[in-house]
Amino acid sequence: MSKQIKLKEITSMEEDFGRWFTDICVKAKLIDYSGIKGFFILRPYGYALWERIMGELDKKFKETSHENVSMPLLIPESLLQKEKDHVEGFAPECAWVTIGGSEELPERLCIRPTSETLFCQHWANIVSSWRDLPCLYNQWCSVLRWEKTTRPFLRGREFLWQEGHTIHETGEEAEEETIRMLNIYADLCENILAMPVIKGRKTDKEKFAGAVDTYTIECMMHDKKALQSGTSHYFGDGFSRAFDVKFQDRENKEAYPHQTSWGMSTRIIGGIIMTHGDNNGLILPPNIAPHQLVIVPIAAHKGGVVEKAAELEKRLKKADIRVKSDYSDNSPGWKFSEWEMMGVPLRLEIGPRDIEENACVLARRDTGEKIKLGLNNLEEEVQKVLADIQNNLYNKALKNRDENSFEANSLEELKAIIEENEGGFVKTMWCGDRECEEKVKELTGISSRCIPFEQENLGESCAICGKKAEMSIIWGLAY
RNA sequence: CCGGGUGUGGCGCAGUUGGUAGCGCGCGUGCUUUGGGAGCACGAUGCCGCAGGUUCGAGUCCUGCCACUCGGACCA
Repeated sequence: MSKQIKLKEITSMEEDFGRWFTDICVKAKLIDYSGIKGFFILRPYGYALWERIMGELDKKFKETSHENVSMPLLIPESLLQKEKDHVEGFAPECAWVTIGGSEELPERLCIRPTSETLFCQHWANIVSSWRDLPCLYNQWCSVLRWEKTTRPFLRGREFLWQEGHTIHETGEEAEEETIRMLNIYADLCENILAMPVIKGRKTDKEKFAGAVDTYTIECMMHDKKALQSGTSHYFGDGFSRAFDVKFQDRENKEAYPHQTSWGMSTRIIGGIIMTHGDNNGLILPPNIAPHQLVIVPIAAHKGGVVEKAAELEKRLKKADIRVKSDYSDNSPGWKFSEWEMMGVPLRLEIGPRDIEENACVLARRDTGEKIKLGLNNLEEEVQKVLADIQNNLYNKALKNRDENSFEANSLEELKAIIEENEGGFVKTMWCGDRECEEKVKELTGISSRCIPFEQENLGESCAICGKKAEMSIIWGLAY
């Protein structure tokens, strides 16, 4: 039908991807800047998005028997230092509280960058028997990491997340838990956020400080860079030993529980933006959109329009569609652009002409297509279109990933592909040596994303050193 | 942390050799409009990022700092 106007307020992603991203964050009213570097304000629309993600995850956590708790904000330095790798990993980006009231504190307190240490300390107090296990805990909170470079959603000094922490009788049980939670993240990404994921294990170089194994889901963004969208860690009994968490097992012997932790943060919102957004703004998959459909009344002053709009709103809400009506006195064109910028999947226009025909106009955010629609089966039709948008967004993202996924048999080839394509995923065989990984990083600037669960045999030798290959691995530029 | 860019009404910007802070949009009120960012009229809004310094006088010159932004390094 009519042409889409170009919104000058948003820098095009071809011109400058970074600016395009921050423009959307601001123009879609997701965030505002606070006065302190790296601290962002989540505005109602941004928070609504996070609330929906929380709702989806929290439901799944509870279905799998997890309980929510709340841990302190502050960690005494001595507690943080009990696990060597962990403190080395986090110390460089800790912020410290040194004064309480007007008194200098006897020991400085770290503002939590993550809460493994607090959970361990607590468990040491309350766990004594195998009957106390497993402990399946989660907390929704914010954490603080003093990052040097900050960007909305992708890297804040303070960010909202959930951190799950569990302890189990056996390593097998803990490993199962680690994978179970990774799968919950993957399901959220694929089914709700329409983001295809690659599941895999991090290399020793890339894994979490103090973990035995770190598992990850990796998504590809519009600019062909990878975003680690959720992680799940298996700790073995290392933390338990360091923090003296012990229990008496079924044979009446002293044992150390095996531990996991897993997290997903508001960073995933950055992922949604960079997976689905376009040059007119945000595009939200219907399954996560705070408003799935916005009703824009046309010539609302004319008789019957407001009443009709209200009637349709009521009908659609009854059918469990999340509807927003815009009765503001902005012009229709202004509203169209505004809600497009905000990424609402569907717009319903209703005006005097439609009322005469017992119809309305539906406009899709993903394709720009306008559909004239009779009102009789409105609810069903809207459901159908929403489902189609959800599918379309997933398929588009998958296509982008497939078109930018490659295989390489040598370091030169790997480098050439990444340079020529300006990003993407490249799969190679790998011997498993850290040296090879570091060599790739040094020579090409790219890092390993993961050792995918879905292993492939692309040859017998490591693409970097030529020695015998042990596994396939995926490389890429990362956020 | 290194390098580039930017800070002036809410937003985008202009501001000459230093001499009374301006424009557009938005905002408020009223009327007319309404199917892709509507029109007219009247009106309100400024620690010129912050702190020092030079000067009779600083948005403008000097020093330091802060924030935003892009790229790089670093990063679980």
